[in-house]
Amino acid sequence: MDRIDSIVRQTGADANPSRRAAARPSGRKEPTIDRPSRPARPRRPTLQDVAAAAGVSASTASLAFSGAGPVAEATRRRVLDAAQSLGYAGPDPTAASLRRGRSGVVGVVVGERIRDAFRDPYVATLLDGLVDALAGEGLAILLLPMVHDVGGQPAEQYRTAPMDAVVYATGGLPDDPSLPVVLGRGVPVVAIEGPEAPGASLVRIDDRDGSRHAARLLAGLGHARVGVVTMPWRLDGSSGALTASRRALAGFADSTARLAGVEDVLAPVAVVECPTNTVEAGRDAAVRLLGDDVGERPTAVVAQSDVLAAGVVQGCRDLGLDVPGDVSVVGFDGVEIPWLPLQLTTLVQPVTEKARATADAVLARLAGGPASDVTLPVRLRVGATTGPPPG
Amino acid sequence: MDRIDSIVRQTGADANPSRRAAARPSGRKEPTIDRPSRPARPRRPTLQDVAAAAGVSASTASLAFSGAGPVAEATRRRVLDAAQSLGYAGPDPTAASLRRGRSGVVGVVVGERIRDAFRDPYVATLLDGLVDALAGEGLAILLLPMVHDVGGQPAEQYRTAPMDAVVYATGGLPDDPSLPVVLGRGVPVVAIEGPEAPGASLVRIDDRDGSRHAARLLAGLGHARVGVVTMPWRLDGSSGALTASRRALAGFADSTARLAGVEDVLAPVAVVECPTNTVEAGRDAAVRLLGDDVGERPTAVVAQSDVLAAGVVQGCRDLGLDVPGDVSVVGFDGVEIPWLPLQLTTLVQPVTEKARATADAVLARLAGGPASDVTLPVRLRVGATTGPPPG
DNA sequence: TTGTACGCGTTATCAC
DNA sequence: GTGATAACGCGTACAA
Repeated sequence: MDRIDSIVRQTGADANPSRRAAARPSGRKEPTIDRPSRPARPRRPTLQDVAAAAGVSASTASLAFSGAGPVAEATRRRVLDAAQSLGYAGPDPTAASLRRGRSGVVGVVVGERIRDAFRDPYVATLLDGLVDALAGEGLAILLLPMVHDVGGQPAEQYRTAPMDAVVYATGGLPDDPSLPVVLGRGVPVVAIEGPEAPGASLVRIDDRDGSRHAARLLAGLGHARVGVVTMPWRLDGSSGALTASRRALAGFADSTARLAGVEDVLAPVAVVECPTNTVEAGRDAAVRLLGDDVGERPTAVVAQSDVLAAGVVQGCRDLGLDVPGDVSVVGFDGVEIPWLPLQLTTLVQPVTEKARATADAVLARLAGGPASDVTLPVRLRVGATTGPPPG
Repeated sequence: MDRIDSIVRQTGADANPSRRAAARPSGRKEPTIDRPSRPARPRRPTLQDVAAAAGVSASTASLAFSGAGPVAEATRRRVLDAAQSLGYAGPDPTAASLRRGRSGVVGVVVGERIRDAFRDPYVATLLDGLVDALAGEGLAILLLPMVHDVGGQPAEQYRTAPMDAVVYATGGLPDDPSLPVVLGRGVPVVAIEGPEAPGASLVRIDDRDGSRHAARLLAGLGHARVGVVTMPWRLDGSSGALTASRRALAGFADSTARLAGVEDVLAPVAVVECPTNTVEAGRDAAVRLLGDDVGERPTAVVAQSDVLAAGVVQGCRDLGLDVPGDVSVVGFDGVEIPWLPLQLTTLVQPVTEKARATADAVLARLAGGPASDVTLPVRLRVGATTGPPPG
C-alpha cells in the first residue's frame, strides 16, 4: 500500500473577488449626480457602462447583444468593442431572467441515491436524451435530489431554485412532498410514469400491459411457479418479501403497475422487493428467491428492470443454476447490459422517444399549452434467458 | 412482438398560464394611483400584494419570509396567513437572486456523452458526493453538456445560465472553449483533474505517480510486454493505436498523466486508445491488443480506468485467455464493478473525498477566498487480476 | 434606427 | 419591531 500525502497549495491571487464584496452600499445617501464620473470602478461593468462607453443608450446596447431589433452594423460594432475593452461578458443572466420571466432552467428530479440512479442505463439514457433535446432550446437541466423522507420537508431548492419547469423522473413516488411545493409555485410539471396530479403532464409507457405480455410468455412456456423481483416499493430502503400490509401502502407507480400486470395473468409464488434498483440488489433477491432453503423453487423470475434481471442472472450463476435451463428470467426496459453473456428476454421501452416526448411536453407547457398525457408503446423481446421449465 | 400504440390525451385545463401572457404591458402610461384597486388579478401575487393584504410594508413581509431580522410573532403570522390565502408560494427566486447577487446554482460540466459518463461508477459517485455536499449549503447543480467540437462555440448556456460557480468534471480537456467564456463572466471555476487555468481551483489526485506504482507492480512480477488501454485522448471519438502525432496533441489531463506514469517505469509494447470510457470500448481494445493476429502478445494490460479494465477482463474471457494466468490486468479508480467475478487490481482514488474537496473549493470561492489546489492520495490495491506472466 | 421611460419582484439600509 | 427608499441589471413599448 503506497500512500501519497494530500497536498494543498494556493495559486495566484483571487481572480474573482466576490461581486458584492467591493460593491458600494446600496442605501448610500450621496446624490446620484456623480454617476458618470466615479473614479475607481471596482464592480463588474453593466450594460449601462458599455452603452456609455460606446456613446449609445442602454436600450441600443441591449439590442446589440440580443439581436432582437434593428441596429446599425456600425453601432453594433461600437457596442461590442466597448464591451470587449471593458471586459463585459454579456448581459447578466439573473437580471435578464427577471425581466424576461424565464430562467432557462428545467429542474429534473431523479430517484433514489444519484449514484444508484445514474448507474441504471435506463436513467442515464433518459437523462441524456432530455439534456440533448432541451439544450437545443437553450434550456439547461438542474438536478434535484429526491426527497428521502416522505412526509418530511422537501429540500429548500424546490422552493428557491429558479426553474421554468420541473420533470419528475422518479418512477412515480406517490405523495412526493415536493410536488405540492412545485405546483404551488406555479411551475409546470411533467412527470415520467408518475406521480399523477391535476395540472401535471404525464409521459409514460403501458407498464401494466407490458408486464402482462411477459407473464403470458412464461405461462405459455409452461411455468407454474413464478417469482417476482420488484424495484423499490417506497423510499425507505426495505427489502424482502413484499407483505400485504406493505402493498396496501401506495408504491412507486412503475413498480405497482408492473406487478399488477403480472398478477393479471398468474399468481406469483413469491414477490421479493429490492431496496434499490441495482445489480447487487437483484442478485440478493435471486438468492433469497432461489436459494437452497426454498421449498418449491420457482422455475421463472420476472424482474421489474433489466438491472435487477441482470443481478438475478448473476445470482443464478452463483447458485449453480442454469439460465434458462433451471430458471427463466425476464427483465424490463430493454437496455444494454454489455457484460451479460446472454441476451435478456425483456420488455423494450422506447427510452429515447420517452425523453423526446418529455422534452416536448416541457416545451408545450412553456409555450403556455395545457397539460397533456402521452403513453408510449412497449414490446416484448424474446432473448436467451427464457425457455420451458426444467423436467 | 406485441405493440401498444402511442396515445395522447389532454388532461384538464391549463393550470399554469404563461406568467407573462396575461401580464399588463410594462410600458403602460396609466398613472400608478389605481394600484390597490385593480379589479381582476390575473397575475401571480407578489410580496407587495401579500404585504398589502397583511397590512404591513413590503420590507416587513420580506423579513417574515427570510427570517433575517426581528419580526413580531403576530406580524409574522398575519403575513404568512395572507400569503396562504393569496396563494403566494414565497419570494420569487429570480428577483431574490438579482437582489442578493447569488443564484444558488452551481454548474457542473461532465465529459463525453452523458449516458456514457453517468454509467461510470466513478462519475456517478463523484456527482453523488457533490450533490450531497452542495445541497446542504442550499446549492443546486446545473448539468452542463460538454462542448463536443473543440474550437467551436460553447453552448449558449455557458453564457446565459445563472451560475455562482462552475465545476469541471471532464477529466481535464485542454483548450476547452467553454472555459474562457465562464472565466470571462467572472464565475469562479473549480476543475477536477483539469483543465488548469490561472484563477481556477484544481482538485486532483496524483495520476502520474499512481500509475507508476501500477507499472512497478507489473515489472516486479516479471512482465516484459505490457500494453496500455487509454481513456479517450481527445473529444473526437477516435480509437486504435495512439500514434505519435496524436500524442503530440494535448490530451485529457488524466489520460495524459496516467500514460506518463506508466512510461516513467517501462516501455509499453502497445498503447490503444478507447473512443469512450465504457466497458464495451475496453473489450474492443482487449481484442485489438490480445487477439490472434498479434505477434508477441502482451502478458499484462494497464487500463486507465476500472470500467475499461472490466472490459479488458471480459475481452480476455471472450478470447479464451485466463486472467491472471495468461494476462494480468490493472485498472484505475477503485470503484465497485459488481458483476466482475474477480476483484480488480487497481489504483484506488478517494472519490468521496474528492467530491467533498471540490465542494469545499466551491464554497471557499463563493466566500471570496482565493483559488487553491488540492492533491489527494492514491493507493494501489492488489486484487485477483494480477500475477506473474505465463511460462 | 435610436433614445426615453418604466417596471420586473425582491432585499439592504437606515430612520423612526 | 416596522416602514420608506433605493437599488439589483436588464428588456421593451413607444415616441422621436
